[in-house]
Amino acid sequence: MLASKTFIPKIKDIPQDAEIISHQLMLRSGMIRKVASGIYNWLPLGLIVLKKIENVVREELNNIGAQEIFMPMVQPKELWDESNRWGKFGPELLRIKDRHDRDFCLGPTHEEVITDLVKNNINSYKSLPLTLYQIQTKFRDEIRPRYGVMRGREFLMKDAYSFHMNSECLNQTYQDFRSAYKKILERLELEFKVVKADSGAIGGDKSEEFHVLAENGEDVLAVSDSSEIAINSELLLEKDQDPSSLVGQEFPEGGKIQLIKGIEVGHIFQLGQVYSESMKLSLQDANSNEVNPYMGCYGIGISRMVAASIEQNNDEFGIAWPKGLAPIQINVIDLTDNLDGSAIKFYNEIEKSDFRVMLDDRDERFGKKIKDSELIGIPLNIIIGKSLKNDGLIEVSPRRGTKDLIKPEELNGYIAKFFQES
RNA sequence: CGGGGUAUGGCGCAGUCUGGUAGCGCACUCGCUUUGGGAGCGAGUGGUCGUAAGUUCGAAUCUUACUACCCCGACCA
Repeated sequence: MLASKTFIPKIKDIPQDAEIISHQLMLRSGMIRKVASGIYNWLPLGLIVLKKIENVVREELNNIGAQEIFMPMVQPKELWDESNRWGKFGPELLRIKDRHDRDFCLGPTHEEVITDLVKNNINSYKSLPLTLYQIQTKFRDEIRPRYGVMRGREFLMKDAYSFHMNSECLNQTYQDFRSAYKKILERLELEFKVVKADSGAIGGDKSEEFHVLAENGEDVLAVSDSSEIAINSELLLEKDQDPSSLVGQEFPEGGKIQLIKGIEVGHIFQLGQVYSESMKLSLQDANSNEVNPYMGCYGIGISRMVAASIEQNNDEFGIAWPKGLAPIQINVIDLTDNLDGSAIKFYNEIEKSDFRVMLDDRDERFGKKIKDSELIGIPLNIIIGKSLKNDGLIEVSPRRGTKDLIKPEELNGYIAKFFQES
């Protein structure tokens, strides 16, 4: 990609509307633009990151045998009547009418649609267990959208649903998801905690949340030095009790309670038979007994994860992406006015690799080019300028780390090594 | 929904108290000079001051209503 042609509108001043660092940086680096409260355009840079996360999630879910589908965003009221949630859901369920005055809603989640899908198309227990997922835009008319895409009304979510003939089988798949989620978060280089949680409005028995640790997190987690597991402080608190009152108390699994803040990016539930019962999904088992299948549901906030990653990876200069997640990995900064075509030559050479590379061919000075690069968080800058002209050397300048001068023929080796180290 | 705040060119702001017909920085366009850490000089483009009504000879400024957006709380990936 050429910097002069790519749509990356940057903002120098801190946008007045943005409170937290990830929101500010996503606006400033040209990743997103607001359309309405909690509703955003994703521009090229933001979209690349979104897609990268999406693909990591997709790979790990495919690895545990989940199959990808795509369900509609607009859902008919009838399905929500079956599960009795049309009345239960509050105003965050955005209701709309079609031209025939029939009721629909914008899907905030898809238990109804998928249960209906499975009910109509699975006829035998021999087809279970079955796990389906989608990566799709959700709409929840949040009481108060905030922090940019961290809590948008429209957001990208991976939601998966599993169906089983018994709770043991459900538990097995639940554990598969649990480890898949850990792998996903590790691959995305996020520092996180698995957290015991309240299963909330979606309903069901057992649930755990995955929290990315960040100062600006909206959730307060109780942790202990002697346990891997954290607990959402909500679970430990009486009504109107302040979380800080928990500090120093006994942690349920030993040790003393400490508090940290987290951003909930994933949630896995064992729903049990709630939806299969209400929506009358049933199959005969091997003994000809009618059984309402056990269900699990598993969400990951893809768009929220973009913001969460930035919360963990930024400094005074801008975003400092992990090498794998950076929308642009290598930036070739041309300071030669392209007099000899050398920058384009290096750029073309790198472009043959799997790394996403940009050539900053704009008619700008070094200062602006490097500041922009630092703002959008490109891990590696390759500077073609006076060192090449004078000494035949090119400068490699990592976003974090020390600069170096290398010979042109060493470049490919340097890049390979640079991106191997984590 | 309760509490707090904001709305003036693309962005950040001043002007509002004390009414007199809109300004600054950045960005953008053109020219010349610059050229390794957000360049300098000069010349320009761009705003019916969130919307509507009212007061007044005259409203960005005063009054009323409305709308949008942000922050704190309850909801959630």
